[in-house]
Amino acid sequence: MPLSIYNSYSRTKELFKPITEGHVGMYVCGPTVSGESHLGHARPYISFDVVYRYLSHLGYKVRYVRNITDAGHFEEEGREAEDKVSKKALLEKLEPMELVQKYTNLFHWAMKQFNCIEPSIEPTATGHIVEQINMIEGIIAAGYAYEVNGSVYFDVKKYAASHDYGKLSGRVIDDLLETTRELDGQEEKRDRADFALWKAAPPEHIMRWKSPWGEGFPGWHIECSAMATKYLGARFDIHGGGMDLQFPHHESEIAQSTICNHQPPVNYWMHNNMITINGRKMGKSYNNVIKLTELFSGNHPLLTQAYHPMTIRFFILQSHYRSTLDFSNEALQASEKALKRLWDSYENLKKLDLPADQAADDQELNGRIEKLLAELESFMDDDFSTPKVIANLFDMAPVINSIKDGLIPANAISGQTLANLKSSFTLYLEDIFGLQSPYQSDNSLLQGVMQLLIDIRKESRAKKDFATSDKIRNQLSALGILIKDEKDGNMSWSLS
RNA sequence: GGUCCUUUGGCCGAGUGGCUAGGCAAAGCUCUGCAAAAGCUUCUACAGCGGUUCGAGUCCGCUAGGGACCUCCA
Repeated sequence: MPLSIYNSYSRTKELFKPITEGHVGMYVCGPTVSGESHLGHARPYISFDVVYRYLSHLGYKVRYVRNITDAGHFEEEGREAEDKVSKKALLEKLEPMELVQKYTNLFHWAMKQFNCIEPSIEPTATGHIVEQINMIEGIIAAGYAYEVNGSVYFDVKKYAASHDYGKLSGRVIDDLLETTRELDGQEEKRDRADFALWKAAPPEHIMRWKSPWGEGFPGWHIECSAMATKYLGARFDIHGGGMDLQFPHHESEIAQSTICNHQPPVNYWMHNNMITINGRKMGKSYNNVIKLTELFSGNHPLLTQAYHPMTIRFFILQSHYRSTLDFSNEALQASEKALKRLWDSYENLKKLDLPADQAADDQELNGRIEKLLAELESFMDDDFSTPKVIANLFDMAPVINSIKDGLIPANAISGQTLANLKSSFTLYLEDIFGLQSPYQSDNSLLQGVMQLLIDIRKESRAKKDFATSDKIRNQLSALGILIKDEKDGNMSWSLS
């Protein structure tokens, strides 16, 4: 079954066909490392991590490029031009690159917590100043940019005359141009819709580079165009990012790259929707962000507890990437429990065993399982419908648990089906969804201690000394360690 | 103001016009020394109004609520 992807550019699902057979070039807008990442930022990186993993599973060799924006951006016209990064650096009395390094490290740490695979290339904006300058020169040479007082702007009106500016973001160019006339005459830009490719740096600006137009720094949009072109070519397969980047960022990227490279840069535009909180987008300007470090530690007024990175990953995958997802403690707690139940079932599954040539005793059940398994790939092929995959896995969990508890005889399903179950659960949970055990990592010392306590408890129960057995269980429970009595007289434990 | 999206059971959240999404919570039962876990069962919703259709949560229109983008923003 072929993969189809919802293309923001055409606003329809399209069959995915890579430019180069067997290969996929994917660019995803990365973080601006002038501050800590929050929950909202986690969504694209987790969503596209799954896209990356799934494309790889399909056999594609994927080059995944995700940038680090470490140059900061100037504020919009009408206000003093200032570099976000250097401004904060001054306040914190840090070297700009020191600050950038700190938040880059923190970002990488968070990605590791989420078990996101590192991109193939993670280019930085500051490391590609030359490429950006070259690209700007190309745009000027083509006649689509102009220089004013050491700054360079893209001529949107001229571009729009012969190109479809606004198509990606559903913008009407005339509306964009119309607002121009309301502006005061002090603008350097010819038109309000124009955007900066290069900004002259005021004297106090710390980050600055020499350019043909004087000392300055690159505009925001040009870095992605320059780096994507360098590593993925003039035209590549997939460009991803948050919906809020559609305009002006991605729209501008299309314009710049199209002029410079004489063709539209991207075949499939993918945009993830926002994470909301009380129905509102989580964002700095709304003052409602929960940083990832706060989420992991529970240290935030809106949080009633800490959340495991895998809980958050699962929470995000339980909804479709193009839907808004509302944060709440209740929703996250529901995800936490759900993930644990599914993971427990997966652990149970791994312990089941049947001869490979075992025939199925219950054809109906066996057929149902096979059908649920077969659907998994078609769900993913349908624009990465992770919630449906999860729903099917949950449909199989009771069967697995019942076999494990002996409520359903193991040979109800065939050896082949059991093997398929095992490989599918591993494939989807671990390889494609990138999930890991939601329990705290066990260490061997604790393992040994727990085995001792379990042995003692088993002995006391054998002697009907329930006072002792209950004491062990209750005291451990108070410490956050749960002991479960299994049907066969064994005990298992987990950290709550 | 412009453009666009959205409104699903107690909560979260899938839904390609025709059959039970799924999860969490709740209730009952089974299992169990007790508990937890697990299993089984129950809870059948689609903002309102009108229209298209043999048939609509799913298409169209209107009304109401919510939101996003238009400025940095995942």
